[in-house]
Amino acid sequence: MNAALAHIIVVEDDPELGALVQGLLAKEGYQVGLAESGAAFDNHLSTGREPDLVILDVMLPGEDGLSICRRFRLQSYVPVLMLTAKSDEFDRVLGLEMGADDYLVKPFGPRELVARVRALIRRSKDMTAMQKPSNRFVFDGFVIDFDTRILTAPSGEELALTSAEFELMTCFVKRPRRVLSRDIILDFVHGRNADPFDRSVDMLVSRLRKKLETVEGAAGMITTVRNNGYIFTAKDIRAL
Amino acid sequence: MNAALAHIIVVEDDPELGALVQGLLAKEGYQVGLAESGAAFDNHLSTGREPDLVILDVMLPGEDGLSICRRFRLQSYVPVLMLTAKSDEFDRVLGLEMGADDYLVKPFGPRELVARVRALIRRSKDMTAMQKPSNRFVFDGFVIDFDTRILTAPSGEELALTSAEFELMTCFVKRPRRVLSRDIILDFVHGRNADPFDRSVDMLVSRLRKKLETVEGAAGMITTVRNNGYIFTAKDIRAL
DNA sequence: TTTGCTTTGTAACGGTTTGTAACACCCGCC
DNA sequence: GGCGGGTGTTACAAACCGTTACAAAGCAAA
Repeated sequence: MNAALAHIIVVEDDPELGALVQGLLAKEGYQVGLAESGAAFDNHLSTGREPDLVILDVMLPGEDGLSICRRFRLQSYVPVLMLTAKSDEFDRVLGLEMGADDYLVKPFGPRELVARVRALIRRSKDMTAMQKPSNRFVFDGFVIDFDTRILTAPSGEELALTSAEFELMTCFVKRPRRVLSRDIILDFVHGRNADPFDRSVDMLVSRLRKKLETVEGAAGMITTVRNNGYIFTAKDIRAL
Repeated sequence: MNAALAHIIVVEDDPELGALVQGLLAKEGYQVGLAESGAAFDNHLSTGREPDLVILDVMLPGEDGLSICRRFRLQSYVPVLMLTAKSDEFDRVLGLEMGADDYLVKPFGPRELVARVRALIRRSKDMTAMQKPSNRFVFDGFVIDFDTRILTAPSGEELALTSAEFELMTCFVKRPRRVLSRDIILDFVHGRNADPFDRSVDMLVSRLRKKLETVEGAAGMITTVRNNGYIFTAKDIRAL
């Protein structure tokens, strides 16, 4: 994202105010789209391009700005600036609870508007720049998310893995197509060394296999290597 | 900045009007500088101290007020109040687009002037006060506000958390995607160390989970990691 | 192929950890 | 004091996972 190309959607039913805001922001180098209602806003969004900021009037005919803000928050973390006519604390607090990032009381000066818009967009840029690299992998249609500790089957169904099973899965995904001895697996899963007759890894593998096999076409991803250990043979393992 | 010491620059070529304005504002406790032209205004600025407000007459010999305003906007966000003699010719939108924050049509009453000046300076103070770091986070449609200690569900409904539950929630939101041992959680929530058989954290988690689960789609945000503790797995956690 | 030893798969059992209902305690407020 | 909400404790149920036991499979030698 480049500040000079930042995209802003203004949801405002008053054409005069909408045009004014659009003009002010356009002069600052922003690309501004106008929507006169919640429905029009949805249309803008469905065109695919995600805006860098949304400016929402609270008072709108039909669905009000608070409701739009709440709905929007469910699908996006793009910053929202609310415009409110009443200096009423009520709207402000409610707006913040709905997830608005900032608010501006009408009538406002252009200086204020521009300053806030700039601040919000800069902060948002800072945030996205700090996003850490993704922690998810796909293989054979499965998605494993190491952050949320959720394994999703190709069908989209979540597999309920226990802690140890998830650790084992992690171990396999991070070392695919390599023979993993029971020692190494046990060390990875529990940080513990194996007694010569420890069968716990076998049990873990057995239980994980059983859960994977409930999924269509997912059998055989874990192959036994006699006298050596196990090997994870999923195809197309790649980071997301 | 203190209102009693607020500094205002008046750009006005008519000495009589300038003195009048200066007198009115000085009586209100403002410190007022006079400039009779754009060049004099620049001199004032170059002395280093940034004013808290600029009052600009539109009609000036030499460079007019609109032009001065536009130039000034390039270097500062200090509020600008425009003075104009002809109400019909003056396009409010044009003035605002040049970056003025408000305007006043001559002739104006002293009360009006003072009221507008006060409003502009207060608004400006409010804005700079707003710059404080935010204390709110969004995740999966929830909004948590650490100041008001309110957790708002995606539906907009407020969740009634007890103080310990809110502390736990805070602990999770501030350390997402990391396994938190019962020790660490107890320390965060109560500043106390855990006895080996302390189950209070388990109870807290259980109670918080139950409240979260009353919300559609909010189940499973807290995952148990056996032998280790708990992990908060909300998908996108973002500061507001 | 048969035999016998080794390794692996997994059902069953049980110790440990976790979930949670019920109760007890504490503390602020009438 | 009595009351009520919040929080810790206890007790028991459920889940988890290691151990054991035995069956099945692999492999080698006869």
